Amino acid sequence: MSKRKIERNKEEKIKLIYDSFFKLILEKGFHRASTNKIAKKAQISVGTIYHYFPKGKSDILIKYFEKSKDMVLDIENFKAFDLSNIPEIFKPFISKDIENQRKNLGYRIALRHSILSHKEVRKAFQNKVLEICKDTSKNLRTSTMVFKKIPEERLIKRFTFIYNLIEALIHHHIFVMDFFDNDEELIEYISNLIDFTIKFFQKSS
Amino acid sequence: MSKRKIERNKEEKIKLIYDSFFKLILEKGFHRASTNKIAKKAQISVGTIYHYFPKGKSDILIKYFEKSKDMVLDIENFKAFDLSNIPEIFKPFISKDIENQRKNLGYRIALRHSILSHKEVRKAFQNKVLEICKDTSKNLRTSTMVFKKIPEERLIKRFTFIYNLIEALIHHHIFVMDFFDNDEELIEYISNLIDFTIKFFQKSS
Amino acid sequence: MSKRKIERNKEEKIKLIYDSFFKLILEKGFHRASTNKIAKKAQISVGTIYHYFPKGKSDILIKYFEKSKDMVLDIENFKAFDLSNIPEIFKPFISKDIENQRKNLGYRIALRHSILSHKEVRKAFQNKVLEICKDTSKNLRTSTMVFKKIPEERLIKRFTFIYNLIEALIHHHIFVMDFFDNDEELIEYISNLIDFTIKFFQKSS
Amino acid sequence: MSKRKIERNKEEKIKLIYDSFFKLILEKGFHRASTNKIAKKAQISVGTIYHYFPKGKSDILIKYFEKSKDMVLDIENFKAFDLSNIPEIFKPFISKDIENQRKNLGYRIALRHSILSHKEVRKAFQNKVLEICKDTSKNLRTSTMVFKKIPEERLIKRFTFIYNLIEALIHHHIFVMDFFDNDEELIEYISNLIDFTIKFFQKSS
DNA sequence: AATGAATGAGAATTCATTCAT
DNA sequence: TATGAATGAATTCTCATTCAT
Repeated sequence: MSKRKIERNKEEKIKLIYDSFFKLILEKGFHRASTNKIAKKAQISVGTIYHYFPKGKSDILIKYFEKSKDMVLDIENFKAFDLSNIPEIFKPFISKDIENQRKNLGYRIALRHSILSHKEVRKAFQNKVLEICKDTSKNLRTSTMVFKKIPEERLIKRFTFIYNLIEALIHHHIFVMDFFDNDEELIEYISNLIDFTIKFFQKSS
Repeated sequence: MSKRKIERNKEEKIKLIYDSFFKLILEKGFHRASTNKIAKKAQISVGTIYHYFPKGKSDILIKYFEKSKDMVLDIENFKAFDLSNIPEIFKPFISKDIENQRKNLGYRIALRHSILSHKEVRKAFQNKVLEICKDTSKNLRTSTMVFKKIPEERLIKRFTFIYNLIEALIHHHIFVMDFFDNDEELIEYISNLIDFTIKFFQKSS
Repeated sequence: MSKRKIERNKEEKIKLIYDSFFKLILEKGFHRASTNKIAKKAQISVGTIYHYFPKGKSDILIKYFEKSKDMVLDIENFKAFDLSNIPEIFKPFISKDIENQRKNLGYRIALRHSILSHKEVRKAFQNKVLEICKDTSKNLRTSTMVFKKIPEERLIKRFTFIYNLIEALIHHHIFVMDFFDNDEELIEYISNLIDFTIKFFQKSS
Repeated sequence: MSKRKIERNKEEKIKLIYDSFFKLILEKGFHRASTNKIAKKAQISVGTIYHYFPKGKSDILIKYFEKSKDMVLDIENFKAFDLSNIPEIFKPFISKDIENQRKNLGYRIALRHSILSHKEVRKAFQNKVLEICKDTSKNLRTSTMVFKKIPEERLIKRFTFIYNLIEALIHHHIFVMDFFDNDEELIEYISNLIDFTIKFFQKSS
């Protein structure tokens, strides 16, 4: 087999493991998704799982989490940011987050479980959010006037808060509450909530 | 066979089981809190746990959850409700919820885990919130003019949304985010968020 | 309470225990009929079961077995015995045994289980059958000419064999095979089988 | 963690599990043969048992039962079948069944227990007997004139009955009754019983 | 006589993980 | 790389039995 073929095979197997794990969680619940069952579902051997993920289950989640692009912000959207158009600016991001959370529900459940159980995962999650918000903030401060005026530290902190807010609300809405009749209303509400939040901080600082 | 000492105090034992379970979760994490460990920690036999909670761990959680008064709303606070004083009206409730979530962190972690894992717990949680909000709504509609004007159905639904919102935000803040420097600021933010939310609904309906 | 009332109460409780035990076996299988479940089903306490049956489950079976009149032979039927009317003579007994085995299926299952598991029960069963056949044989030898001619030992042994044969075949037919379309055919077959058996022994001795 | 030695020999291990299970039953009785004890006796880990028999004890029995050749009929014996030689024709089969039941007593006890406890095992037993009798009947109807004349349905049904009869009588005799002084007499009796039975059916149809 | 809380050994089962092939 | 047999600690749960009230 050529190197490239092996490489592709490897990627396929890893994807298979991810998919089987998250499907299993949706089907039987997190606590019943064992490495053995993942292997069975993926039609590979347990050995293979441990080959790619030496620490087992937690490794699967953490590696998926690390490579996941689910949560990345698209900077372009924010370049036109202005105190008057906050809801409109945030809508694309909210909309994408809803879509992602729905599509990857198994993964999200696993992530929440691990955040509750493992300090390291909780820290990793917090760091990733911080990282994303830092990058975005720095980037925006070089490209966009409005952001340049805000001290970097503060910008990052607030971005982080808003980011967490969106994540938490969407998760709770999708998984627990189901209040709004359709996604448009949910998006409308959250985007306005962010508008409110930013202005609330504006005032209080 | 070894001698057995039998002590009898139903209520105490049940409390002991609750406490040991939730302490164990705080100490070692949810997934390491097994029935055997609970028994050991509580210095009782496993049999006793299954005597009171035939379905094991999930039963402990569900029974605690059902009898818990943690989440009840104090109606008196809301009697002076008025569109101009929303933040002030909600502050005592928010404050108490923060306190409760902190005090019973082990239980809250168990609850969140179970909501993620077991459909029935999720449903039970949704129903309890609904129940509380129904009671409060009905009660307020008999005692307070402002609420009488709002159709019952709508009042309940919005109360439920706000209730969920508060719960989810406080949990996420305490457990994951830790953004505000002190509880006062958190209370200030959430109470204003509710003000915003109520007015947002006002407009959109 | 008067002594008689207590006595009656006692009998009622014991009957309740028997019934619950055998019902439980039919409903959930022998291995799932525990003393705790019997108590629950009978709506009495485990303590009460151990009060009347100090050795627990096995005691229940053995005491029921000992007092049971299920298996007794009605001597009157056999007084007209004659080599020419064997099938007719045995039919009432076969018929009654079928009825009994059907009615007390839970008990019969328990009995078979214990015969397979416990040497003592097996011996007790063998002894009971022997006892019954001894009594009947002796009795018949005093009252009926045909039997007087057969040496006592031999009569007992053959009676025992026939008795076992009937028991085993009826049990197997009811519980495992279900070959004949109705009880009449089954009775016809077994009664002729006995006729054959007796004559087979006649020849070979 | 302790060192682990891994030995690989699938078939041997499976045989080891069968043997240990059935030996344990003979030694301590069916109800005391637990999966843990089987593992200990077989000097393997419990995990291995569940690796090969995911449903535990009942799986061991059922899988052994399904692959067992204990009960198969040797067709050759029956080709010379004729109403005048029935006892002689059946003797080899009866003799072999006695031998098998004695040799595999532990397994037979387990089988009887399971027939009493689990509807599925009872059904599986009935089906296996039916299967064997079907095969034999069909086969004999192509090769032997006498059988060709009997309608297939009826032949199968009667074969099944006789098969069950032999099984039940031998089991009861070996395990409960012990009437005949030696196997020859038992074989003599049963073979004549079959002769009687076949002729009984002949008449009644 | 009756209760039922309490026991703890032990049964069934699962799971993460290892390692020879 | 990949397999899957093998492990055994750990977990869940059951059961017969005791005993203070």
